Amino acid sequence: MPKLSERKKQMVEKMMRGALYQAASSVMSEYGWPGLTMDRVAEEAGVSKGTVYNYFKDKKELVWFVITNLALDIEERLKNIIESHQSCAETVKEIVMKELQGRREHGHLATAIIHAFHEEPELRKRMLSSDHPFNRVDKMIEDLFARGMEKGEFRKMDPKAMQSVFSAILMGISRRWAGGRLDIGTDEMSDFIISLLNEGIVRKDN
Amino acid sequence: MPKLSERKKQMVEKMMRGALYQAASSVMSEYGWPGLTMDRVAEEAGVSKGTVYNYFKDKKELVWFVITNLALDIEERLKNIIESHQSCAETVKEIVMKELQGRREHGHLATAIIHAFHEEPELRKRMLSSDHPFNRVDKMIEDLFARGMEKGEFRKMDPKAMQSVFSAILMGISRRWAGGRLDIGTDEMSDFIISLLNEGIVRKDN
Amino acid sequence: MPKLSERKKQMVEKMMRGALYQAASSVMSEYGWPGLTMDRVAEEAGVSKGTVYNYFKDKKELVWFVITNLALDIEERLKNIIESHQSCAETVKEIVMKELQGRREHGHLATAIIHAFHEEPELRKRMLSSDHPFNRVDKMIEDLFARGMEKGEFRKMDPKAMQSVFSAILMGISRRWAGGRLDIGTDEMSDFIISLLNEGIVRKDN
Amino acid sequence: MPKLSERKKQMVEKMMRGALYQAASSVMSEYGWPGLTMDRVAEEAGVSKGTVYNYFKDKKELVWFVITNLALDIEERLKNIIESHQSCAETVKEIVMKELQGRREHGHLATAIIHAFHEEPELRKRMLSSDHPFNRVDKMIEDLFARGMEKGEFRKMDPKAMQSVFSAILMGISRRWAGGRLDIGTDEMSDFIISLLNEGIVRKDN
DNA sequence: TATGAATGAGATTTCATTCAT
DNA sequence: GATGAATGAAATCTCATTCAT
Repeated sequence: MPKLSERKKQMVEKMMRGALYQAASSVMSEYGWPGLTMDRVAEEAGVSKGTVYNYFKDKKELVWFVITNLALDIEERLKNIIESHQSCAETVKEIVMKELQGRREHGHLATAIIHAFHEEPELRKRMLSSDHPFNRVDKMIEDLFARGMEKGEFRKMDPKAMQSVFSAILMGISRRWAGGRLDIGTDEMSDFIISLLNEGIVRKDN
Repeated sequence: MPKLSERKKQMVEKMMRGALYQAASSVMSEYGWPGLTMDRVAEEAGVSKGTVYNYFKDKKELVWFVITNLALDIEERLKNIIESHQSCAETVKEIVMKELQGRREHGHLATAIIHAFHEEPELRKRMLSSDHPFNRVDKMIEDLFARGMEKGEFRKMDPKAMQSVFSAILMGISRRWAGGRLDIGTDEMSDFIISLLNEGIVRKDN
Repeated sequence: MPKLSERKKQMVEKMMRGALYQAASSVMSEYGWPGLTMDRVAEEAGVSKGTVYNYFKDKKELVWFVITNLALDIEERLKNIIESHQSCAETVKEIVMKELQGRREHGHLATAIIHAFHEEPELRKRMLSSDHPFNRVDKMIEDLFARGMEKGEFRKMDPKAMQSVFSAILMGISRRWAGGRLDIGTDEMSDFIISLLNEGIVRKDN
Repeated sequence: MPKLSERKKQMVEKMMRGALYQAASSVMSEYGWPGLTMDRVAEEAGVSKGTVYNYFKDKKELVWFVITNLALDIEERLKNIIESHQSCAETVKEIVMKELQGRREHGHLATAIIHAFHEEPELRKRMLSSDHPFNRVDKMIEDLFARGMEKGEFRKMDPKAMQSVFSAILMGISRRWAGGRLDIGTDEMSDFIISLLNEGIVRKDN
């Protein structure tokens, strides 16, 4: 029965790629993007360098997998937040709080990924394909704003522009924390961003 | 008259450093931060590798010079804008328009510099010193918001937080353009950001 | 049985380091200390440059290994000589003969090592640690003289001073041979040194 | 009258070479042999690098000049000592004291020169030519021992062998001092060497 | 003749990738 | 499939030497 062994093989493969994802993330967090060497990943994962190459054709493949997985994590978190709220305004509020919190904790990782992305033209090109998780994350946020407008919670505007600005804020603040250039607390910053968005994008009835 | 030759020498030195700055910027724009090799800079500038080392002690020095010069350019632009307006709100408006425009043109460079900054601990340390042009730029924006509050143009808030968010927006949008992930025009984006800020931070009298 | 493969690996490692030691010695003999480049060592050993770095972290490590091995060789020879004699005077005699012979054959190497030692502050520091083979060699000779004094074979003197002079003679003569500046035979030179140690140079009238 | 300007030119040349000798010695003392760069010599001498090349064809020429001059200094010192004594034994005694003293003070310089000499095969070859000051120094010492034998002050032996050993001792002890491996004082060491030469090390019972 | 900017060969070191076992 | 030793391209930096001014 070849199917069983086939399934088993696939499972092993999946687990191995997962383990290597963990290892690569960990190395990136600790050493940053330029410190992400195949040796370190292999050692962190407890396998040999050759093994890494058995599961990933080259370094780019590995990095791509890491980026994608990270985006999937974010996508998952977002989905949960979105599904558990009725009000779009409330949803945005919670995204700000949770994401700022989460990214502050993994600041270096996010930064490292940005580096990777900007560094490798090939990665950049692949990222532009519309069904990448990163793009889906962007789309989810865009849709959230669009929905808010339809429901009358937000005033009319270009949802794509709004999403870009929103993401820029989250990313920029995270990076400032990671770089030690900002000593405002997470809560204060959340409150501030939310108040900015509220009084800026919420329609005022009177 | 030794002064003449002395001045001449200094001019030559200045021109050479300027040329190397141009070359390094150009290489960074094209190849990104990790593609910034001394060989490429030398070739782009049309001199030999050794010559680069005659003007910059090592790679860090060169990168530092590039970063600083870029920041000086920005500082200069900002100062001009600030000095030519009475209203803080108007000033902010023009900063958004001009900076988005300017950074859009040098998008890759800005991104590359961010990488350099996050990558080299030594650069990071030097950058945190408060009188670096980059910090002065931040300070100028922070002061602008503070002044706006005093004058009653803006509502009360933490000017430091506001500056962080403002800079994050400009930087993030520039990066999206540079990465080809945003196809909204400069004018539209300016307008959107300004409207967001206006209705968000401007005090409403009634 | 993992031990087998482990042992095999260690053997391979040992052999490779041995081969690189041979190669480095050979290069040093031919080109002197500053001619000891990693490229030459790799080529002489018939491996690639990268391989050398797989076995020695950097050049200093390699040089250190070479120095230490040479010193171990000398230590071994000395120990054998010392153990096989009763009389200290006889021991000294044989050391002179054997060492002059041995060093004459590896003259350039010894010289090159002296250079390495004087040139690299780090090597110097490590060498001053008291349990390095080179220091043990010095100590063995010092002890030999001290023992000779206790037994009444030698007259009283500072054994450390005596060892320094003794080593200086052996080293200096080797260097002269290596430099082609001395055309006296090994046997004659041995005899002369021994007679000098025995009687001094001043004629005693009686 | 071309002769005058000719003489003047030669004087300038001589002074310049002398100044460069001083500069090179000074640099060698401070930085050791591998630190002897043309830049440092030029700066120490207060002239430009190009000027150094106007007086010395290349680095080897400069080093050769330095070595030769140093040997001339030693030759001068030796000649003075030899001429001012009747007894050969006394002369040897004073040479030991003076040379140990002098070399201890310029220990690093002597060491550096040894490096230079062993490093450059060409220098080595030129040094073997019999009328080099270094060889004349050796010859003077050899003659001193030969004369001592004729006069009956020293017992019969090969004067060349004796000179080799004598020089080896002086050089070896200097090097040990320079390397920080010997903490016996100059006077004690002089006394010890002289007593060794006088009587040897073996105890004579009678 | 003096200068010193420019040169480029050459040294050390890193690390992605291959391949024999 | 796993291993990890071997590889060599590529990067940074030094410094003897040349040559236009």
